[in-house]
Amino acid sequence: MEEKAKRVIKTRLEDLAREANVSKATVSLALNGNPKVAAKTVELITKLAAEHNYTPNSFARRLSKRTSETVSLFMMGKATEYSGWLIPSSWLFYNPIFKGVSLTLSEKHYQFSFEFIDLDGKKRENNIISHAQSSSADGLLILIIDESDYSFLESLDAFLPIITINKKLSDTLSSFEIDNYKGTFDVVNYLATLGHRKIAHIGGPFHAYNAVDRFNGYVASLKEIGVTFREDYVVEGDWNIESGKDGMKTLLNLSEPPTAVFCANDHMAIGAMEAVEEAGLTIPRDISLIGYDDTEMSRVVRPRLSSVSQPLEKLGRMATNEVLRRITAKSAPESKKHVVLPPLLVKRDSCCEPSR
Amino acid sequence: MEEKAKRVIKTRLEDLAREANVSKATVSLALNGNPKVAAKTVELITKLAAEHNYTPNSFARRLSKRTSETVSLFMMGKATEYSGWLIPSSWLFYNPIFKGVSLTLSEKHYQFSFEFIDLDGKKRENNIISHAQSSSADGLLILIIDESDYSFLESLDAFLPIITINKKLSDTLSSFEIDNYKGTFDVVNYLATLGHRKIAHIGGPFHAYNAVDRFNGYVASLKEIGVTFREDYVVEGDWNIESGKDGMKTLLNLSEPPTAVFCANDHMAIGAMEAVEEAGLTIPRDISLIGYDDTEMSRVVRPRLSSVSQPLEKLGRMATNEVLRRITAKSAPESKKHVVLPPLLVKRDSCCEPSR
DNA sequence: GTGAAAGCGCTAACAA
DNA sequence: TTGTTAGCGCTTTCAC
Repeated sequence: MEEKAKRVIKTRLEDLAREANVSKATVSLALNGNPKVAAKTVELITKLAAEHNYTPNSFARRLSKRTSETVSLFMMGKATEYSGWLIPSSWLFYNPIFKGVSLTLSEKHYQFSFEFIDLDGKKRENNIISHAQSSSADGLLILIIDESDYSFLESLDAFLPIITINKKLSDTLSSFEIDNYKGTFDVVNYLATLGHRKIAHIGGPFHAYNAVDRFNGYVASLKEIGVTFREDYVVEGDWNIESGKDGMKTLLNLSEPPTAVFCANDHMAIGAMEAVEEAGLTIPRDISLIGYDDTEMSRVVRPRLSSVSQPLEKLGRMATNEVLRRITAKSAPESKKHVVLPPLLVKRDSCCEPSR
Repeated sequence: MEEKAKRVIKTRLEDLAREANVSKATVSLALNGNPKVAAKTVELITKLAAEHNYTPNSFARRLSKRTSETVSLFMMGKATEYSGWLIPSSWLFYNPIFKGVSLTLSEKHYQFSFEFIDLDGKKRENNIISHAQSSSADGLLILIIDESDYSFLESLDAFLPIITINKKLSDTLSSFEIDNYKGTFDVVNYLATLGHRKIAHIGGPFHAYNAVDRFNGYVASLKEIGVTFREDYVVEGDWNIESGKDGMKTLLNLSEPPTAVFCANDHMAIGAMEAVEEAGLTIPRDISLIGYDDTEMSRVVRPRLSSVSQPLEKLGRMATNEVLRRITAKSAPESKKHVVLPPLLVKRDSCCEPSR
């Protein structure tokens, strides 16, 4: 049992036990706050533990407790878009969610594991299940970004707490999302209040849930303010700057171009700004422009871009607290939670009354 | 041994062994590619493993092998600046490093653990050591961002492979960095070539290593091009937009304002742009401006910001490969690596000849 | 209140 | 080539 100079020497439970003249069991119980241990013993042991800078071997603890103290956040997408810690910048949208999840988890001493599920792989179902297994998470957070069939999650939920973020899948799976309808209505209505009637939309890719949700919101809002929907006022982008630029070019080439355009995210709005600029027009005088997500970039471009801010960090925190609650609860509660948070329109300098 | 409906049922090594009619040991060896196992047995076992979607319990494996298959990336800073996955946006600089590290690690099936060390805590040394212990990493990547005393790392390196990123600490600790001198020389020289002699500098906080390195580079380059250094042409920022704005205001109020200013990062350059704009001046006509880091923002502002691009992802990959090499090597090699990568000046629209 | 002992799932000598 | 056995460091009944 001689310790050679292998690795950094770590004090183990056993070492503390020997020094305190008690058994390993007692040390373990003491450190885990079991009330049956004598106050004096607890005191001695905590003192020793502090002195030796003791931290339990987490692998041993997890193996023994058969929990991983980990919750996984799943996100779907094309494998090519994902690169370890980094997602494409047009997805910056997600960062605050990560932040909320990760902070909440670390406060509760849980691990955060981020899993990327390849959309292209046909067997997303197996993918999720096997990832869930191998990461051996105690709970799952699933970021829903498309319109696929996720019904298999419901049976899984019986064994492993599952929460969906961004979309409510069914009554039986708890969900946390932000109100895309309110967000889009607020922008369309704001534009209408300024006097715009020719309001176009550069949307995200139509396989993306947020994109169709915002598009639907746009259509519904138009109706609400009494403007008839025109198909040529809608173009589909892919969330990236370049696609916004292309979309705006298309719109500008119309015989009757719009006086305002609502983009489904800031990146596309910024691309749109470039197109307007290149066409020799001015924002907002010739075209009013509005984005979505309220990213840092919207404050940095000129004119400053109006946008819709979403309480994403809060969304992440709330969803995480809910999985944690489910994990520690003995059994799955009957009542599932469905939370919808409101976004907020942020007015900057990219909109004004129409000049035509 | 009945399995109640607790958690998702996972196949274990033992299950495979029973089915294959061999011992656990054989299964383990087969799955780990030990050449001594008969080809037929290997085939059978791999087939079974695939059928059962077997993945080893990583906690058990790590406990047994006494490795964590984890490498930690340490970064220092004020605790208030850090929030789980997110670092302040002015630190976006680091993202590509993370990307390189994280990608390389996941290719090699290693875990990535990111540790934030509080600069304010006086005992950074204990901090690093205890973090290293509790995360039980097999190797350490340390991002050096300040000028403190890190000599204690050298003794640690005997037990745990350590690589520093961003700065060479000593001959005995392998390091990977990007040439700040070349980067700054390229910008100063470019400005001089355009005809500028009044070249100011908005630097990062002077406790930050990159900031002083770039400042020194600025001073040295000035000398090289035969321009005398003026103290009033240097202002200290804190990497953030606002500080760049303040810095530029100070510069603009000088009796003899500069015709060009070199900012130590893009964020401050963008703040500087705002100040110029508010002063009713135009970039680059009245003031040439240049940033550092070549972030996405530099392409989005108007005029497009010239900047210095750094091969940070490559830096991260190279450093990671080196720790991995050290981890798998039996003993610490005598020869330490010291790599210095060159940055690249990216010319956009924010610089021209001086008008005065 | 405390200790003994079994066990979590896997790896690795050493035998066979 | 394969099996036996003994841990890895911790938690957790169950006796005492």
